[in-house]
Amino acid sequence: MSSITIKDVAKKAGVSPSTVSRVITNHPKISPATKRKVREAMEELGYHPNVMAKSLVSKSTKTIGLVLPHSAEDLFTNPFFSEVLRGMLGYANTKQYDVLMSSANNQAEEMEAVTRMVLGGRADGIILMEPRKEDPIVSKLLEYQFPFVVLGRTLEHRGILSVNNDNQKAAYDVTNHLIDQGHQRIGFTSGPPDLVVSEDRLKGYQQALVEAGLPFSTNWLIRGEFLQKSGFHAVSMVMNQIERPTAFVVTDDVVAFSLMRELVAAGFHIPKDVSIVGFNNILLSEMSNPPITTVDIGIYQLGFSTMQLLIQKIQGEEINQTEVIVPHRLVIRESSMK
Amino acid sequence: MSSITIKDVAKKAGVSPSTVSRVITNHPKISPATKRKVREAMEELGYHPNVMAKSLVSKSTKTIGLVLPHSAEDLFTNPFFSEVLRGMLGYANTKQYDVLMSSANNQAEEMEAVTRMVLGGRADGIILMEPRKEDPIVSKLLEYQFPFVVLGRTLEHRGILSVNNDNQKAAYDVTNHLIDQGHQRIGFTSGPPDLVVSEDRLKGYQQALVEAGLPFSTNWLIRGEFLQKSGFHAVSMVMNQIERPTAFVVTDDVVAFSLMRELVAAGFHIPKDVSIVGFNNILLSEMSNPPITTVDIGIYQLGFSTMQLLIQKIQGEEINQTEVIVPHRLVIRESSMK
DNA sequence: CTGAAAGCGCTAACAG
DNA sequence: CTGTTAGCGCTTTCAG
Repeated sequence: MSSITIKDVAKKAGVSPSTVSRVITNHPKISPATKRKVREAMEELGYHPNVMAKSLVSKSTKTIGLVLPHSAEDLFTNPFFSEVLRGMLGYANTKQYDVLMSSANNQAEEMEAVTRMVLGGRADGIILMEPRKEDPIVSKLLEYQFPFVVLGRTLEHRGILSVNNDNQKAAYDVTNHLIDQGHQRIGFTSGPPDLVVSEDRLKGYQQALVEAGLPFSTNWLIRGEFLQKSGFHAVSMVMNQIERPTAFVVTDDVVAFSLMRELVAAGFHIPKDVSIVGFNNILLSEMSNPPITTVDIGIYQLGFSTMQLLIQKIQGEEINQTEVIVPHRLVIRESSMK
Repeated sequence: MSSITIKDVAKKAGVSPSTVSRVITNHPKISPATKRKVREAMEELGYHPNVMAKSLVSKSTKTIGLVLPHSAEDLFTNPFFSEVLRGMLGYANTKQYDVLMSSANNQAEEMEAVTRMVLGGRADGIILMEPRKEDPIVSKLLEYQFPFVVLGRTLEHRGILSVNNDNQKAAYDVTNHLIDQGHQRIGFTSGPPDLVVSEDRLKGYQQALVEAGLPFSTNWLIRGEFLQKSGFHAVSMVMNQIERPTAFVVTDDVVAFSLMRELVAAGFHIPKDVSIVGFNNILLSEMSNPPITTVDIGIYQLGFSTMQLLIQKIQGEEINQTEVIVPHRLVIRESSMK
């Protein structure tokens, strides 16, 4: 790995190392003549600055750390992740930032990874995905006063930078869509209970029911994990009731798809017997049969905005909005149209 | 960002900086007593080594660069990517390596990203995904003698490290499965033409036909991109022939899913009228209706092995196999069972 | 406008 | 076993 340093260039160009450095950093007061000379020397020698050395002195790495939740397996199987990552990289690329990912197997490793990035000076800022309700990493980052943005929402800390959907409103909207279709008994399939997003969506759903004067029953709740594990069981428990739901709000398209399958297997027709609405608008929801009504939460935009907010923060730009809300949009398809 | 350096620790522990360094690197000849003292000092001060400084002198970054093809959009929409990434991170994590991703919008940026990682000393090794048939990046990396592993296969260079499936055999196997089912006219839906994998699978498919004495016709070929863009048109062109295929080998589950949809929309029943087999065994293929017969190519394993091979190479371990082949496995489902 | 010198935080001989 | 010294490659005062 060629180790052409700034010194080599200096020698070749007949100037001092500091002058070469000035050329690199585009220092204003440098004569065009030497600038050219140095540039030529760099070109000929195939010089490339050593990023580590530069970072060491400048304290800036041009790198964003991405902290994946330690139970990342779920995350990865969901197309949500790819798409949000694509959004992040999309923006980072425009600002010449790279993204450093480190995975962990448990909470301790996760914390260690963060510490390495922060105290180790490996990243200029950090993106936290899907923080838990009371995430120790958030506290730590605040303590260190390290730039970070949360993708999602945390509860306790006010004023931290975050990018999110209005999940409560989104759930409210989609539930109202079902109500508009004449449904009176609407079930709900939840996501992981320790995530704030799950709670927000549940609230929105309940709010819509309350406002419409419709009943809410825990008998119509299906826990997402339960459905994934033992679909048949989960579905039959809910659907064998006399007062069973005629529609479901499902907090994730992948889960909605599973639920639909189970319902069909149990002899229900979608949407004639049961309507389904999901969240995320992934490819699957569009391609499934019937196509699934869903809330498009702007996944790419979510990633893009998160990166943007973080880089703005790092570069000391003024931030007029600590909490960015990416708009959602109802995508109505067959699964909810009787 | 607390800047507790090795010096601070040294002072606190009443030793010299080098001794602290020795404790960190677990130098053998160090007395248990001072070791303990230093450890305590580190603990109390909350010391964490500066990764940049360490890298600068040790020439090792504990980072693997992941170069995404500049047309990464396709890649990201395919669950393949997440899963392979998960495999990579899975192994990297066990060896305390992080993964640095940089995206690019065009070939020039792509090359620049690589250069930055290599000459800039940002990574110890590089993983190349889906290299083109004659990828200039491969040449460059070879020129620099920089450790890298190709996920997939390149044509020209012999002896470079790579992890791959036996795609030809896989296509051969799955085609034979269709032949065993009695199909005489078997169509093929291809992937991006400039990827080696596409070519390999086409070859395997043709080989199976030839060996079985079955006809091969370009009239039964559908180009994947074409299908994605104008599905109806693509399908009707092939299916309006009198001698139309009764089965299709499709080089990707996502595409297989689309094809199936189009066929159904055109009035064909799967698998009664037309059988479908795909590649990758993603969630979609299992959940679709009917479930799609597919080749499980061990995506996670692909990512895992790639990372493993690269890290072995970097750490100077002996490599007994420059070309790792991850086994594939036929997963037979309804879409190919009349 | 440019050079010399100091130092970022760490490791690695070389002496003790 | 441990301290001293000299850099890794770069930026950045401080003098010219």
